[in-house]
Amino acid sequence: MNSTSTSDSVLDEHTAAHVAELFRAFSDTSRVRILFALTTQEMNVNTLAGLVGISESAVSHHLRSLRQMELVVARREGKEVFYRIEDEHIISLFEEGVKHVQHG
Amino acid sequence: MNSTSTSDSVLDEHTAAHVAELFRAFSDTSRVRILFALTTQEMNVNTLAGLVGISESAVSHHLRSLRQMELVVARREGKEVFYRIEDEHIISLFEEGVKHVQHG
DNA sequence: TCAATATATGAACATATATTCAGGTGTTAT
DNA sequence: ATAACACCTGAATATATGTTCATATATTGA
Repeated sequence: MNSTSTSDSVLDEHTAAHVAELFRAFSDTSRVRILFALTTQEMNVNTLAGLVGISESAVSHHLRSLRQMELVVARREGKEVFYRIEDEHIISLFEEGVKHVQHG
Repeated sequence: MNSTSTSDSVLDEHTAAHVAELFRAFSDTSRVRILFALTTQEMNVNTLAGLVGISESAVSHHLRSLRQMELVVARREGKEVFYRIEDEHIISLFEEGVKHVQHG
């Protein structure tokens, strides 16, 4: 018997697709900047647009997909909508990537 | 003075682009399956193609981009070329993503 | 040298994705 | 009710990306 059978090396396509989808959320420059901002504190759309330097519409599109993946949570306060990252595990996963680039 | 100034919330575009690029390497189903296989052991192109279920050409294209990002390292042994992931930090970053999907 | 095997590459194509634009929804104040 | 503000949405477009196909390169054995 081998200590490492080939089946141990295979990740089923369904799981792999979900893993890819998760990382894809972090695979765009604007989204990285949005998420980085949200790791520090809750923010509304207008502030994020200002910080990242893209239109509120573009930010809103990104936040929608992040919401659909349940990576961010929205909270309305009057006219404004504040977004935050709820899952600490997601925050640390994301921050690991940032750290690796900032070297490491 | 505020304990959290807005500039703390901004990741410069250049760094963000690199972070995005890193995560983009993990953002495709086939690449996820290739990388998962390589986290368990060194493998050649033909074996990877068999495990992942795509052509050797497609695998080779993926490996090229992973090589260019220095996420995998190639080692030739006769006709075959074996690939592996050298950076333990990359392995753990990737595995964190897999774990998150497999829940948690 | 020639054939066989393993991998790499470039071009082409089809699909996915980010952004913009125009307009729509929801909330507050007058 | 209306205006102003904050955000959302769908369509359109431009660009990026994954795979295939044909062909090229590299290594080995006959």
